[in-house]
Amino acid sequence: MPLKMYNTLTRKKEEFIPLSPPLVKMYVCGMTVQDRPHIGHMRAYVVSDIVKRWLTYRGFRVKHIQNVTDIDDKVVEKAKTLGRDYRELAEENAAEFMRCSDIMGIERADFYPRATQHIQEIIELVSRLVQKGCAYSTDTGVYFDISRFPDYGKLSRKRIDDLIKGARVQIDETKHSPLDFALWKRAKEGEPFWESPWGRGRPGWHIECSAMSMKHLGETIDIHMGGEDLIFPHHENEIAQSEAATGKPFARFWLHNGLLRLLGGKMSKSTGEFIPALDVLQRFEPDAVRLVFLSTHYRHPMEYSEARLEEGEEALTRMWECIEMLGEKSEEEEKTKGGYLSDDIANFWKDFEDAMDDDFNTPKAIGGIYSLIKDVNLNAENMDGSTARLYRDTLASSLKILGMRMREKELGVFTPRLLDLILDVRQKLREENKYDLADKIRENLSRLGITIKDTPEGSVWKI
RNA sequence: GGCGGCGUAGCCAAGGGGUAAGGCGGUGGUCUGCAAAACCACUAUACAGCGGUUCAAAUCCGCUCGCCGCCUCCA
Repeated sequence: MPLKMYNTLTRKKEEFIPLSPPLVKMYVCGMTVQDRPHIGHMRAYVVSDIVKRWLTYRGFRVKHIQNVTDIDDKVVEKAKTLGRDYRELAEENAAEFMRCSDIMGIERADFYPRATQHIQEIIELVSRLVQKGCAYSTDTGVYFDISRFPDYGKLSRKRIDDLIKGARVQIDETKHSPLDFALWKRAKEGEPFWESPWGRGRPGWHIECSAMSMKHLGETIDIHMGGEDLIFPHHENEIAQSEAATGKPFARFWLHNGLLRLLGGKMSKSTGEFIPALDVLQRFEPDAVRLVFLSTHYRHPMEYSEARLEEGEEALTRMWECIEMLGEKSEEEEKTKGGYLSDDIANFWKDFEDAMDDDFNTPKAIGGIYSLIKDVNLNAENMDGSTARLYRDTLASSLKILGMRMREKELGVFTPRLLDLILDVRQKLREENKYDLADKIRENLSRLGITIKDTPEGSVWKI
């Protein structure tokens, strides 16, 4: 089964073949850092992480560039409101983003270009558009002339007439069409600026992505990703300005993730209704957050729910415990020639790969993992060591492909011998029917992160 | 108003012409001093509603209702 992905440009699932295999050039629309990263951003970047990991699994070599838009209207505005230097604000939020991204186990991009470090490239691109007659300069800035790009609207499937009719944009009198968008904005008093052929100013919102994508990946790339709220106008405008400048396709596959909703509405920086990613990641196991994200198809909208995050933690624990159980079993001596179930594993991989190849169907792939766990538990009794090892490796690598890690056990102040000692004493208490004390010990250890399980074979501790 | 998407059990969620994956919860059970965990079994005659096409529809078509996104900054 070929690898297929849904391309917003064609509104179809298409077989993915990069321009120059095995290289895949992937540009992920990063954050505009006027505010803290919220949990919705994390969903987007977990999605891009999955795409990258799967492509890598399939033998491609992914060159991944993710921008940081550290200068634009919003950054300037926010810095002004806070009375802070915009650079300081931008770097602070960018740093928090990187921190969250690392906590989520999102693989780092090859490079995170910043708009402020590509002013020269941006100016060159704008000049190119002006020279080609696709852009014009006015008192307020330089604008892209959409009438010079007949394909305008091809990504968002919008008709120019409809856009003009429904326009809620305040009209800048100097623009030829209300839909023309800024490539370069003249600086007002007190605003940050760079020198340019059109006077002191700063880049418009969309141009930095075109300039940085072209600089780091070339004029035509394989995959361009982002949230579905970016389809219009951001990505539409990127296409217009890039293709008008180069005459070549800007990106071959456009992938967009569904948004994370809060109370039925969109989570966004503009409404102020958002949950900072760091808060969530400090309260919930990051891999559980990832598991919950991956339990809904990436193109579907998803409701933020703490109940689901809790469920996710439990589900993840169950996966971990199954793998740990298999790990212990695989150490055992081979006493029986228990069922060697390689067919099961082969079928599991086939289903897993088919699901992932079909537009990254992670919910289906995860469903397969749960089924395999059920199978394992059903057959655990009469499984020999090598079979257990096979299942363990299968489960562990499937989780790894999805970007989830194994549980790290931290004993903290305890040592195994100390815990054994405590359990010994507690066992004495139990034998003397001093259950209140024994229960107290169990309860207190639980608060310290040590779980005691009283099984027929005796008590065991777990972290 | 224009364009697009979605509506599957109490909840979450795959599937998307051939007879409903999976998870959570719930119920019953195994185990247990109790508990927790884990495990086992059961848990949708049915896919928003109404029509149509078909031997066959949750899946295709039409209409209706509801929700959401974009059209303004946003992952």
